[in-house]
Amino acid sequence: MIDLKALENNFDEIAAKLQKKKVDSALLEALKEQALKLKAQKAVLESLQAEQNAKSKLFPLYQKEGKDITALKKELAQNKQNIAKEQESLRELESDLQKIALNVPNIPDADVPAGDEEEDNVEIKKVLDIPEFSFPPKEHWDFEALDFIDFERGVKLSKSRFSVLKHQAARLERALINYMLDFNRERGFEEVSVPYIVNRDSLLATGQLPKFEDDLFKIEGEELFLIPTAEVPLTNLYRDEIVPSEQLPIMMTAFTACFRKEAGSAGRDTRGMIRQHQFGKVELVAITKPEESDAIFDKMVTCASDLLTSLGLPHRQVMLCGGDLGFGAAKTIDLEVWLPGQNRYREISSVSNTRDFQARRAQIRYKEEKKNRLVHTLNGSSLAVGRCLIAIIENYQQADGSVAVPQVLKPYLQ
RNA sequence: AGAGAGGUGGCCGAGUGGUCGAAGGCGCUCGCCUGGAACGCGGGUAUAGGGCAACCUAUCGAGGGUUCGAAUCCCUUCCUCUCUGCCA
Repeated sequence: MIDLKALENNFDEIAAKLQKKKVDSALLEALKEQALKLKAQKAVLESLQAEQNAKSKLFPLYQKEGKDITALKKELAQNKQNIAKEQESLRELESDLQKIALNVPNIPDADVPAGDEEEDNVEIKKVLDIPEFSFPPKEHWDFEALDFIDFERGVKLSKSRFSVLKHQAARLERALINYMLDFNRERGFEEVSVPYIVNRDSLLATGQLPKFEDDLFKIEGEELFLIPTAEVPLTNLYRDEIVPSEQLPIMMTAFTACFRKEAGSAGRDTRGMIRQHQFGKVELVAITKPEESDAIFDKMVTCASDLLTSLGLPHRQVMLCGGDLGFGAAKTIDLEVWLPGQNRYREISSVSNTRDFQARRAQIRYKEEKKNRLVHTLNGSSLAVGRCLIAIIENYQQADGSVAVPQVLKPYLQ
């Protein structure tokens, strides 16, 4: 959630910044109006409550002195009705405000490039050269002889966009997960194992709800959802907590399966396992003091990029433009891995700084100078495991149709 | 899943309708004491919002209700513990 007090005080500045994310300033105007109305309404209610409280305290005194209390009682019964009425309108104002506020995206950083779509993203750097092949490289689904991926049976078990890994691919996936977790742990990210099912509050806190419920798998009959990313459980570990400042920064890594309905992606990447309803991902999450979140952000980007480099996978770093930025992100750098079969770079990791956007929703704070301040939260895929597997298959394919194994994974495949 | 017990401040724990935001203790912290420390003594020690401030409002798991007034009574719900059942 954006800071409503800041919106009140620096309206023009915030409205201008949110232009990058295509947020209508009329909506922001309405939000500000609503916030002011709410404040005024609160003042009205509170003075009535103050009166009620003060006069209620007279009863014991009256009774002690043997005074008549019927008139006072009547007056307060009346006042009570007024309070109920004002409370009702306050509640309405509050829920209206929430409805707007929870749907306003985070404010992009100053250095986020302007632009509406993917083409406007800015390449920061390329790492490793694109490999040359002496033969036309195949796409990852063209390795029938090796029987790596069974798309048909995945569909039989579940539905489209599900698949089954077999033989060396299944082992490679597990090797990758272990390798990634070890890699991250060596760089200071502590390994955590978290639930794959979370409640509404958790998804509200990280920003997937209320806006993106259509993208989530919901457990029927319960207010529970399958996680779309480990960012949700990891960040929510500290929801409604005041973290001792000496514990900061908290840096975590976890492997989880992720579940997404891909509601808006009909027809895209229907072939292969680029876009699945279920995929494995090793995630990085950091909780930091505001002043150190930029440094941690760089660290996370470097960690993910170095991981790809260590696997010998050519990739590039791309700074997302305002229009392509996610709902909760102030700034995002995507890592795109080279897929020879597709002859293009594809997203394999995404590192975001949400600043205090999630922290405000989640009420994650730390104590400084006796005051509680909101932390910054950051998240990033260490790597999407499925896409990484694809990248290895395509980049390490040999002329004879076999696939080599990256050197660093060999110890994990013994 | 069934039966019972319970959820109070950083922690322990008192409080069953009226100056209770909450006794007491522990912890922490400031001051005194000391060469320094322990002990001892005195003070402070939740969060959010509003107000220049005095101060006001809300919060005793959450939500609703009764009442002039609720931590205390009623309802709903979540969670924890114990026993029984089931289960990887």
